[in-house]
Amino acid sequence: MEGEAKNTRLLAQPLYKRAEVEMTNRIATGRWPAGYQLANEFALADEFGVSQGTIRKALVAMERRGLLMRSPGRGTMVCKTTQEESLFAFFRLRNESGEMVIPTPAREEISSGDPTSREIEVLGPDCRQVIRLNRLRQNGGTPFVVERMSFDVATCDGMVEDLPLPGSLYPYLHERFGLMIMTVSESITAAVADDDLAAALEVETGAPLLKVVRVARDLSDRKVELRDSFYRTDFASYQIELARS
Amino acid sequence: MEGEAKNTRLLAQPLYKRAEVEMTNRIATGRWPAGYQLANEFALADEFGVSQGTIRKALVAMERRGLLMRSPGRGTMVCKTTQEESLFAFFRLRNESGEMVIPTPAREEISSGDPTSREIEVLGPDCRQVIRLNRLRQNGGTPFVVERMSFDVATCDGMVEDLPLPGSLYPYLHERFGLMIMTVSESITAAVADDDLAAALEVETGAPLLKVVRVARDLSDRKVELRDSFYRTDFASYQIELARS
DNA sequence: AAGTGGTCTAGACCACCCT
DNA sequence: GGGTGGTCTAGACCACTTA
Repeated sequence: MEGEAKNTRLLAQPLYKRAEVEMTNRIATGRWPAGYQLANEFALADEFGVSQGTIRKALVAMERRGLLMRSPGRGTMVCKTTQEESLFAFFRLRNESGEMVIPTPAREEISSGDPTSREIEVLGPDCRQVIRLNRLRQNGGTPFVVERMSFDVATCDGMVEDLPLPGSLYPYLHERFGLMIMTVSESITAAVADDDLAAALEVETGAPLLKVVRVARDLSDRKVELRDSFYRTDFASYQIELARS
Repeated sequence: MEGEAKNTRLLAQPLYKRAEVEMTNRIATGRWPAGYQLANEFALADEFGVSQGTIRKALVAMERRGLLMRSPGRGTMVCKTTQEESLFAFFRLRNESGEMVIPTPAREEISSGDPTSREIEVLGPDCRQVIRLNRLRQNGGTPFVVERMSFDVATCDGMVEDLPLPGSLYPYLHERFGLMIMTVSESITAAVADDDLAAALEVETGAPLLKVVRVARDLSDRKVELRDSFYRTDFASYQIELARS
């Protein structure tokens, strides 16, 4: 810790940040799979050559990010993202009582092709070919949302052969391609149903729909998914909590 | 710190939490106004009878909540919520480039009356009378959003005489009534413009609008505002970032 | 030059969980 | 009873800001 730390401390991230990045990578790469029980704070501190207080600062930050679960007596574990939790991690639609609306997959089509200029803008100029996934989901037998997703074929080559894809896509992306979705940006507008959407969602042409454009980013903040979703909002709404600042 | 702490520690909040609550109150009551320079960590620790590390934990948490600004050499200050910042703290509408859309007030009407059952449901059963504020805001001369707000007259008695109200309502609520809005819950659906909305927003009847129902809560988590907003989304959209978990 | 917060360490006691 | 994280303390060095 002596000279080495002093030299690098000026140039690089603080020690707790470096520990956080390294431990995050171990989760992302599967070396620490979901449910994995971490060594205790002193052992980790020893491994990283820092003190227990420093490693704790990294662990607490990762707990706040939702990557770890900590509790006295039991220790620290990697969050087990069940299928359900993961499906709904970014799913903001709730009914009037605030209960989650469960969308079950109904139809899906997958194809690949040349990227549009919009897809290149999001997925990056290196994108040579895209995979497009179209899905219809329903709730209790009623069509609910049409989703149109685009991925760079370079990041998830082989997806077209994996049909039918699982209902929750993000755990699949993680296990199959090592893509761990960490943040999504959503842009919400009001739209009217065109003939295609009206037919799929079983509403009248011109009916109001919620249009949600999503850009999803992975652990290294690379944009990996572009998704347009069209929701009926006659029995559910997009709900969000905003805190000051 | 000796016996006293040992006795209370089992019954009450941790010391850093109690310090955080007390300091938050000082900000809410105006004893520590915006821009106020706090004493340094050792002085605060002394005042609260805890160590510097404990007071720091409270300060860092408050910084994360957006109440304080800290920087080495300069010290810790209460965030100065400028008119602009505060107006936009919960304002999620952005144009295609991600730039804030500035809504300027155009028309406003205020009235009071008996609460509806919906208003009672949100503002609480003790609500005897409500103040209703209707506003039209525009962007660059184009009507942009209709806002219909309800408050319990008990929490902001006298608002009806304060016309014209300032463009950013939340700093006004803080200074005038000590109401500090900390969190808002928003529920977003697609709607179509009825004749009234169409006339106000200068769109055709039946045009798609974003309907945002907001419930705003103060520092003590009391629901103090119910607001229905109807946005045109032809030149802006509701944008939000979601992080994992 | 003096003072601040940012980082890091070391060590203590506690409540909680498991066996 | 042994081990874990939660809390709290005390003290150190650093970079940064301000004067």
